[in-house]
Amino acid sequence: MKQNLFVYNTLTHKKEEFKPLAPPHVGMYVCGPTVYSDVHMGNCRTYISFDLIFRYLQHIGYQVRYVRNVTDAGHLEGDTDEGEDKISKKAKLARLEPMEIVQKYTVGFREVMSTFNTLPPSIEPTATGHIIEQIEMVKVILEKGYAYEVDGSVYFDVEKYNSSQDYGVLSGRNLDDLLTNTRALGGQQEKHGRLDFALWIKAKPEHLMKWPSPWGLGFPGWHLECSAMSHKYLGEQFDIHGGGLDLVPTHHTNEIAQNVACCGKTPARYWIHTNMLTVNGQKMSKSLGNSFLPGELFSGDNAILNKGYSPMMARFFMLQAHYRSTLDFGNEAMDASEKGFKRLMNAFDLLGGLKHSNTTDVNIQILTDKCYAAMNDDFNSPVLIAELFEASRIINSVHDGKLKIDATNLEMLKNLMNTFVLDVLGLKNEHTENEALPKVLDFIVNLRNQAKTDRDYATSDKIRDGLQKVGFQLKDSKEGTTWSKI
RNA sequence: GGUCGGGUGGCCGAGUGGCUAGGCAGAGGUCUGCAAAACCUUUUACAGCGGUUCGAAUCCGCUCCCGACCUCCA
Repeated sequence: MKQNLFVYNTLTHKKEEFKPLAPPHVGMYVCGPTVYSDVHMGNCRTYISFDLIFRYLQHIGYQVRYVRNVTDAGHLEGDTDEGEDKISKKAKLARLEPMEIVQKYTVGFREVMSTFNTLPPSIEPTATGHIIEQIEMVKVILEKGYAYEVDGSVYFDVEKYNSSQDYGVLSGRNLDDLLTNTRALGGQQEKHGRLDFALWIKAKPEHLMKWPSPWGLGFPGWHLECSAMSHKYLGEQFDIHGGGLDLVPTHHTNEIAQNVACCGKTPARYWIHTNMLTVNGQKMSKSLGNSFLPGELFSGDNAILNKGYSPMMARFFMLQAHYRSTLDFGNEAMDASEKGFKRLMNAFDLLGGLKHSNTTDVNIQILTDKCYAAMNDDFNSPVLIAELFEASRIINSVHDGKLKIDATNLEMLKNLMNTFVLDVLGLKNEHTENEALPKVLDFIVNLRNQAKTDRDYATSDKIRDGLQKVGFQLKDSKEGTTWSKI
């Protein structure tokens, strides 16, 4: 299936038609988590956004190699030679092996992502598993003259690079502005230029994570792993590189510089950046203390939250905003979204029981075209969801006997809902883990219907109220009684 | 301070020159033993001030406010 997909490219600051280098193959690299602590909901938003992109690319027929790294080597806390490896620091405090911490949070991350129904990437390479590749890349950059060694550390020479390349191409900033506005930090005496960044860092004796290299014992710089691993698994140039918007000015800017210095090519042709999740208008971040964890969202066990919300509901909430817009978290907004989500999924449940007519009042082809148009316009999931609410309205009306649909259109409607709700948006119904439950409920509903037929409303209301209390809502209609989980 | 991005109805959130976004909430109605759900109808907008245009939420200018980045950050 071929679609004319347009994506917003940070590199060119405009929407462009997506044309892969080697169709039907697509290479996509997304900067993954640093596994020294739990991911919060803001982090999750990014990976859910890229899951939507991954799913849609696959749906329209691309074979995607989706690479998302796991940063387990730790990053410096500051751009100084006094910085400390975050993972090592925590390990020493907790008297744990660094890889023990890495394991704990990697497993936790994957569990959370699975709970949100994100598909696993094709490859999840780790930084510690690619030290050799990183060292090789440092060697090449040194050979090409874009780096220099000082006492066991290797730095990237930004000003030299900028003399022949545009260092600020991604962020839109020029070097003079950057030089003017960069604060003078302590401990930078080793660097030739204040914008220079480390490719390889000499390890102090107390460092736990360190590896031998041509420059002595040390560990890779902050940005190198992504350059080395995208290069290894996707080639010198690939289609999509993504990450959070906050990675643009430093991490991705430096990544491009490293790859260009090494290979002479801008690594990715399309740079996709997802916007931040905010709380009361401010970016969610650990340091501001306004972040909460997925588990806290599910349980409601956080001062910010009035109640808990299910994983699918949270996913739906996020997809109701476009990935390039900030999304403000609020209990009121979540409640509104939750009701909408239930409405959508209830309509989805009714789909299987719909009966077709010989005539049709609806044209599902037009609606289908609108859904594709929404997604083709830079993965516009909120507009897609608006169209799916139109589909829900049709489903409910057909169910109520207020609209007619013929067999062809009913088939298209089923296909539309399955495709976009399940495959593309990655939503799923959360009720009925137990297969026997629907049968039991149907049995009880039949008992109640008998009571209703007998005009024994005391009993029928008792059954309805009782089920309401344990979380199931009954809905009477001409077609019969249906139930849904509250 | 510098750079960039925003300010849409009660809340969230689409929309870049003319055509109802959508969800939730509110109002009225249909249906129903009652209720819920569903369906139908419907109120409240484009920060402010100018300008361009036959026509602007949408383009331009100024003002005010907010945020992001500049330091690890999805």
